[in-house]
Amino acid sequence: MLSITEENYLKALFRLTCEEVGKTDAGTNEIAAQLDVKPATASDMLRKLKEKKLIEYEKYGKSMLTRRGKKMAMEIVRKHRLWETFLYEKLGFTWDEVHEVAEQLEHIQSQKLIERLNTFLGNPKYDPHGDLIPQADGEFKLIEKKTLNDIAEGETCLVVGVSDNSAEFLQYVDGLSIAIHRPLKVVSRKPFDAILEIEVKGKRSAISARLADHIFVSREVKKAAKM
Amino acid sequence: MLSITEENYLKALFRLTCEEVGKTDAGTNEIAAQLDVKPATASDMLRKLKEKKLIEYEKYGKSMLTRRGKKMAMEIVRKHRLWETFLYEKLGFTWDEVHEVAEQLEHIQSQKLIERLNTFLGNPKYDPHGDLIPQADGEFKLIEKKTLNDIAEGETCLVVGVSDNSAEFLQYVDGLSIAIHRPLKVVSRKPFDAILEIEVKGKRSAISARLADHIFVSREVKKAAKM
DNA sequence: AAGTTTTGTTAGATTAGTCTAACTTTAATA
DNA sequence: TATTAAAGTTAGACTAATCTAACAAAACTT
Ligand SMILES: [Mn+2]
Ligand SMILES: [Mn+2]
Ligand SMILES: [Mn+2]
Ligand SMILES: [Mn+2]
Repeated sequence: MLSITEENYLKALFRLTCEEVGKTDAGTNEIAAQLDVKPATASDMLRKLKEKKLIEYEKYGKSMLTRRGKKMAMEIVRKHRLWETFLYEKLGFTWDEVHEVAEQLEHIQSQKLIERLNTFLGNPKYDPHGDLIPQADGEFKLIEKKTLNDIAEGETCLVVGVSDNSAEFLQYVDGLSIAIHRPLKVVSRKPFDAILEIEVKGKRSAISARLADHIFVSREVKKAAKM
Repeated sequence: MLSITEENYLKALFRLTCEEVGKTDAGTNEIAAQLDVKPATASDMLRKLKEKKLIEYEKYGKSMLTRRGKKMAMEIVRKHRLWETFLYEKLGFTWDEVHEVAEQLEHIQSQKLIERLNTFLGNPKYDPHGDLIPQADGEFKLIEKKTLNDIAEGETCLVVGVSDNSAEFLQYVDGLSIAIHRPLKVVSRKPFDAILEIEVKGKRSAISARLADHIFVSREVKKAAKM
């Protein structure tokens, strides 16, 4: 069984490669930064994970997950996102509060627990941030997401996620009434100033193009769900 | 903040003293046995916990929790038992399955999580083994429990707990239809052979006095709960 | 191509938690 | 009381995970 630390390295590598479009491997410094450790520390661990055949890695080279490593990484991400969903749906945590606690819960070892939790939550497809939850069979397809900057003036789209999960960011967009699965209209654009005027739940706000780039949307507005 | 290991030492000491009638302190070997480590290891940690003012301890002496140590130990026990209740009530785990997973979950650090979980479970008083759940304010009174051996022939009592939480024991008593909050009748006793004949849910079985000693009961059968 | 910057590794030290083996103190017993 | 047994501690070693400092390789830049 893997240590919590080893699990965190696999997860970091998963996020840096499998969840990043057009990226198949990651460098040592990058991995170290993701985990908030020094490159020397990561270098050591990468050698160890290669021994365990969880990653492919050669001295001075880039790292990538093996099939086995990817499977294990995905299980951790699955647990993380199922717990986030639990905290949000069942315990009334807010968008920005779930991640920190899920970082701990994702390391609980019990196959049965995670299967039961999944059933209890009704086999959810997405977590509260709109991120896809990997399925038990290892099914996981990365959807390339459009950002708010891809939406034309006057169009209405649906918020499906964000690329910044910091509490500050989440609280800020919350203040603009932006939330997952909520329609959002791009009222106007000021290209010269790189500012968008948006409308959510009848409330108008101005946001920068930089911020808009962190908001993932789908073009079609979903029909209202049946009762 | 305490490490998981430190938390486990506090919990072990709590179980050996505060939850054991007529016992106010515990020896180093005893504590080591409870945690499945060598006495040398425990000895080291006890010195460390004394430094942190979590226990009272002098070289070659017995250990006991300080007020602060007891408060922290109780919080861990509270978390353990709330998680056991969650697994049992919400995820359909069986009596004997909950403990192992709760040993992990009890170390998750989040005040908010445990408060919300408590509310979600309806502020339960007892865990699935019939053990009292310490309350958030530190309220916890040890109830001296009667065992099945205290019940006279022909009397019916209510099962309220067990003193052996091993999976083997729990599965065995499960097979006799014995469960928490279920009425149990002592049909007859064979004092010479130290065997009791009991009846639960219309099913008769014979059990040894040794086993009966591990089954806690209350004398009065509770009235059927209202719908 | 040479020099410089960035990236990555190695060596050596540190901390927490564990062990074994040897030793010391306290308790029990003859 | 003297001896033995049980309980507890100390010393020294080990592992995992981290760091800093020094070094090496690879990648840019001029
Ligand atoms: Mn998260
Ligand atoms: Mn998420
Ligand atoms: Mn338990
Ligand atoms: Mn219990």
